[in-house]
Amino acid sequence: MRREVTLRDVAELAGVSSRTVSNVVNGYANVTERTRIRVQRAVDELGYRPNVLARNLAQGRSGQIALVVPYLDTPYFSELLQSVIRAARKSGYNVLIDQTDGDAEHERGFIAHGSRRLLFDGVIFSPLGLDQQALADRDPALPLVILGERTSDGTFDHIGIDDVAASRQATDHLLDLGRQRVAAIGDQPYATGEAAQRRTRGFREAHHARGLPVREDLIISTPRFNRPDGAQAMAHLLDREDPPDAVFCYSDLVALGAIHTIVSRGLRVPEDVAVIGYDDIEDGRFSNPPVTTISPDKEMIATTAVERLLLRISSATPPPGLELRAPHRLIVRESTIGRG
Amino acid sequence: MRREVTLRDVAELAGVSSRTVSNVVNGYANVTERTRIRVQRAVDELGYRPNVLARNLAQGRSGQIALVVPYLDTPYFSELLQSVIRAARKSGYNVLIDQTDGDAEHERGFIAHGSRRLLFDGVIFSPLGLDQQALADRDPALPLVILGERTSDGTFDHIGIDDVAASRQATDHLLDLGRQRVAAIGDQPYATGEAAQRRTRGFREAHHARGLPVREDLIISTPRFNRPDGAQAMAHLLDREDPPDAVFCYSDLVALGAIHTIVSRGLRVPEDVAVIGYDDIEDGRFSNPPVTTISPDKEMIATTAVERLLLRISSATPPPGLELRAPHRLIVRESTIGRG
DNA sequence: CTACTGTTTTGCAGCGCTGCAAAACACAGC
DNA sequence: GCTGTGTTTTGCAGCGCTGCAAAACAGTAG
Repeated sequence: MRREVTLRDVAELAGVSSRTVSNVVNGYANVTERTRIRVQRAVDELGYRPNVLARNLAQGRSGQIALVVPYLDTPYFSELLQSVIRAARKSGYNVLIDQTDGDAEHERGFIAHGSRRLLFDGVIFSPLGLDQQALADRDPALPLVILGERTSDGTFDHIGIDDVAASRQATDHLLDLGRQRVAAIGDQPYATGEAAQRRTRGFREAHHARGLPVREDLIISTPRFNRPDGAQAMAHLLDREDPPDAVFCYSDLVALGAIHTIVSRGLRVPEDVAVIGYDDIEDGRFSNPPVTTISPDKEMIATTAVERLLLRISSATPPPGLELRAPHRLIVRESTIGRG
Repeated sequence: MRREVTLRDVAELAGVSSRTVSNVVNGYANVTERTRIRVQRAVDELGYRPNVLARNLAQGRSGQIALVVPYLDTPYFSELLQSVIRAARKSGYNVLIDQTDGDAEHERGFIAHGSRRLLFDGVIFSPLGLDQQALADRDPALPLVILGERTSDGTFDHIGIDDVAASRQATDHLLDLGRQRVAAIGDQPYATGEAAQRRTRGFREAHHARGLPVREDLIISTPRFNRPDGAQAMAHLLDREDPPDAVFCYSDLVALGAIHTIVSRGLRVPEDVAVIGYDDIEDGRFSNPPVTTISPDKEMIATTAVERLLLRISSATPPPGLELRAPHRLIVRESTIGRG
């Protein structure tokens, strides 16, 4: 295996110091056109490509950011991942992926042990089982941006949509259609379920605003936001004497699972039960019927997250932790209004 | 920002040389129990964690492998990604993701410019637009494992299921059900469509084996294997005077798109048109109706790919390029046989 | 006590790059 | 020609680790 071309090799060929080659390669100012050209020619001739590792070691940074998500096969996260990678690449950063499987211990270790010594310069984190305590215990030197769940305590940035408002809007949509018994699937009434609880709050507010009672027995909690959980919860609801005629699902996957159950019992969506989801994943656009949903601006969430993280990384004194709101909108499809 | 603890700090505290600390940390042989314990204590006390970057620079490797896929939001790839990450982590490797968007130029650059100088030690590649030429032009020093599309020329490993056999099996299933006019969606009759063409071959073989004519006009090609393409192709087919009563789709996404179209025209699956997919993604299990599919053993594909790649990386002389077959099976669901 | 063998520990160079500060150069003004 | 100012180039140390080979040590045999 032949040795790779180094800065020094180029320097020798161009007849300058290796430091000058470095200056040219990195586009630093104060290099005369003449030397620049000479060096460039040498670079091209030898096919020099900088050794990223050495550069990073010398600079004390890794040029990589980590994206930590609970599940990669969840469309919402893979769509987000895609945008994060693009945004990071634009700034010359690579993205390392870590999947936690929602394991709280794993999540904790990740932010506590910090940057694993230069494997990454910062983390974009979408936690699931992380409580406030774990966040407080974290490595304070690690630049951190959090998506979704927890709100910022001022030492990191948090980006998400306004869950309460969005959920209220979703519920309003169902009530506007004249539905009488609106259920909710996805509540998580425990410490790590902040985001879910915000959705439940929106669900309640929508009822209160029109003076309607909230049927507490129609609020079903689920451990995860996936299809099987949605399917099971829906089965539960349909077994009631007085089954719902509409469901607000806390994710599109839950909605797809719910629809699966409804249809397999010979009922119709939306005639018998109207279904609304959350996340606007591609699956929901092509399912049968297509799913009405709350669509968060994922592209904006991703780019903002990367932007804030890079800012954090490059700042000498950490900037204040911001609480950022990404826009969302209601997308109405057949699962609530039928064949238009 | 305070300096991180280094090997030397530990060495000083333990009263040994830094090299000895390195030996302990890396579990090298020939360290007496006494020193091992002493060093370990110092490591724990200072909370030392090795600097991965420095280690890699010294060792001339990066400890990272790259996974290059066309699209990350395609469930098949995100499910695969998940398994690859797990397998790599088990061996202490990190995974860098790259999404090519199926852009041939991007794909070419990736394997031609090689390891981008130590950013990664090897690549698991699922190409889309890569022709044999590009493969030949690649950096020969870069350990490479290819998934799916192209067959091995002996300089890299290739892993995939037996597409011809699987496709034949899928088509057989439709014919066994007594379907008369079986269509195929997903052919790609051009240089970069090897995998698609193998599926078409299986489709043909199934017909030939029973002496049935292949209706060439029912073989529709699509640029991608996604929902929109499937939906559009199906619309095309249904516009025929003599529409098909069964479709073999070259991916589950295509199948889901096709079902979407069929249903939105008021037809029923499988009564009017039976649909079979390929890949066995989760969406297909919960769709309405659930999709019959060819299920490749993804876990095995991922672990084998990682295993072979790491072997390649650690070998002084490159091992011969293997052509590996992962098992697959037909999973029958409602989209072909209806409600049991 | 010396020589020899095998084990454990050490010292140093170097991976390829950049930060820093000094050196060299260029040019203007006196 | 000399001084001063600003620009361009250089040299060296060092990022934190490991490879290598030598040094120190231990144990055994003669």
